[in-house]
Amino acid sequence: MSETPYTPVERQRRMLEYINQNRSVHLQELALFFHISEATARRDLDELSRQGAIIRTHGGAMRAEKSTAYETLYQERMNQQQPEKERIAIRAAQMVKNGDTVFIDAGTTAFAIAKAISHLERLTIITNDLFTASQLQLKPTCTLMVTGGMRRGASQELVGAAAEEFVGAVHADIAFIGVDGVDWMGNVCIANFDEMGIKRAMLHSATQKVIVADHGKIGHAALVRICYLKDADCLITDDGISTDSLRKLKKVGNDIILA
Amino acid sequence: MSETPYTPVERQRRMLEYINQNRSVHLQELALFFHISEATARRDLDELSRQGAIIRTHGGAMRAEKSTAYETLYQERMNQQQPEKERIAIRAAQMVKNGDTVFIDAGTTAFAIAKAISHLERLTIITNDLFTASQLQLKPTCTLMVTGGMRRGASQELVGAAAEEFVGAVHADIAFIGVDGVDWMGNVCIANFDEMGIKRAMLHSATQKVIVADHGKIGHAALVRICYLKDADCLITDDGISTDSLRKLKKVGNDIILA
DNA sequence: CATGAAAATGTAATTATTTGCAAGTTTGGA
DNA sequence: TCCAAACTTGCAAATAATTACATTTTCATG
Repeated sequence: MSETPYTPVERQRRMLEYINQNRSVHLQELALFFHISEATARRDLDELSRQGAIIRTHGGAMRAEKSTAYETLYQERMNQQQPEKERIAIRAAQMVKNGDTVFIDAGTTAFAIAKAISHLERLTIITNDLFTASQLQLKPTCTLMVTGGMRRGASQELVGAAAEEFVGAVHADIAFIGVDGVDWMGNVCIANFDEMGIKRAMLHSATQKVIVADHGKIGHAALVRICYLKDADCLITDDGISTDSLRKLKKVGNDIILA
Repeated sequence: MSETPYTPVERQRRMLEYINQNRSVHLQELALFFHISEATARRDLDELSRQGAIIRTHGGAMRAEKSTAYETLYQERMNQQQPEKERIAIRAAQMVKNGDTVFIDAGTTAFAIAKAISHLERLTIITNDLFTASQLQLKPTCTLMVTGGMRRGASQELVGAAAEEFVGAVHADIAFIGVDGVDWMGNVCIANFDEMGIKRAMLHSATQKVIVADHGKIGHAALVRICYLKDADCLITDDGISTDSLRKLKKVGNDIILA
């Protein structure tokens, strides 16, 4: 065949479109369509399923079920405004496996991550975000815990001593912390003093510490430093960042991941 | 046949659509339509029936009546019994004054009370209800605290040791506790075991203990007793209750208020 | 430009699931 | 009450998934 072979990721992307257009697919149908072996088709479907993009069935796969109307609205709005957040979330979700305990902090990026891991089994998700706490749909084998604390103004996040104490009393495999700025000195900053304690507490009580920030946040300091970039295991941002910026970040941080 | 056979899951989905379009189906009809044996058709119907999507009959299946099957949404439930709940809430709100600390437990009645006191100043409201926590609008001088804890299934309420510990660590001037039943022996009951701890903790940590229940709940016991009516300072119900019932309640309780 | 490590792919053996068939049993209407 | 149709159960064949492993491709680096 003289057809241009796709890269695995590109092929999976097209596969997802194919599945979303039709309602479901057969494994053989995919193998034939993309000129790959059934083994590879299975691996692709498994990967898409792991990302929660489709639902794997015996003999093929089906389109993923749509979320509730409210959630879809929220998510569409988020996608329109910040498509890179979605990419960051999908990349972040790949770091979580079945059975993990996960800290999800407050904010839209954090909710996107929570959505992206919601297809996993036996998760324990701990959040201080009331929107995530009330809207997230999880598998029956999962547990969702809320930190408690004081609602900050009219926002949807919980802060204060009670929240910090809760987080200090538990331990998570991984923490995802959204921030407002990461400067070239490696200062990881947020714009609000109230949130400092809870974010620090989550970082402290997690084995793996992950900072998430879209490229617009890179290179700017903000009001409060919650940690140094070296203190976190990795930073996930999007590929809107320049090569130069990336080089500078690598000097002050550990693993820098572009989604 | 050159037709591509469906995957089992996809076939079941189409089968469900087929059954929903027609009112009912015969087994042979399905076997013929989907080119499968009657044994497989039976297995598919059994699976759909197990999911509650259809109702199995001798020789086939029929559409499921999904009126009661689906869980009613929070907002929809909010509208049920609205007038009574509204009156109870307004009466309950009269017991709260500026600067009070108030326990609001989970449920629609409790949310109605929260709304009814939201015009007051310098309140501290403590709730284990995620809907109240995220939706309630308060004056800037007020504080809203969330207990934290585990989200019970897909409900909007927090339960468990963490929630109870939080409540045990603070003290409120008044607690409003919604219940599922108050019988003639003075047993104040709820229908769910999980909520027992948090409701008891709120009662324990409050100076004034108020039980709220619309007249439909009066005279019935439920699964768990959280306290005796004598333990509470007052019970607020609506005037749908009979004179006889009121007399019986007064024997086993303290102040009985009709809203 | 060579080269070695990591990733991707295909193949084959093994295991698990699905399917159809046929035995005996139950059901529901005449 | 009787009997044909529908159901249940056990089982073997067909189909798909999983696992292990060999081969190829990709890509950063000396």
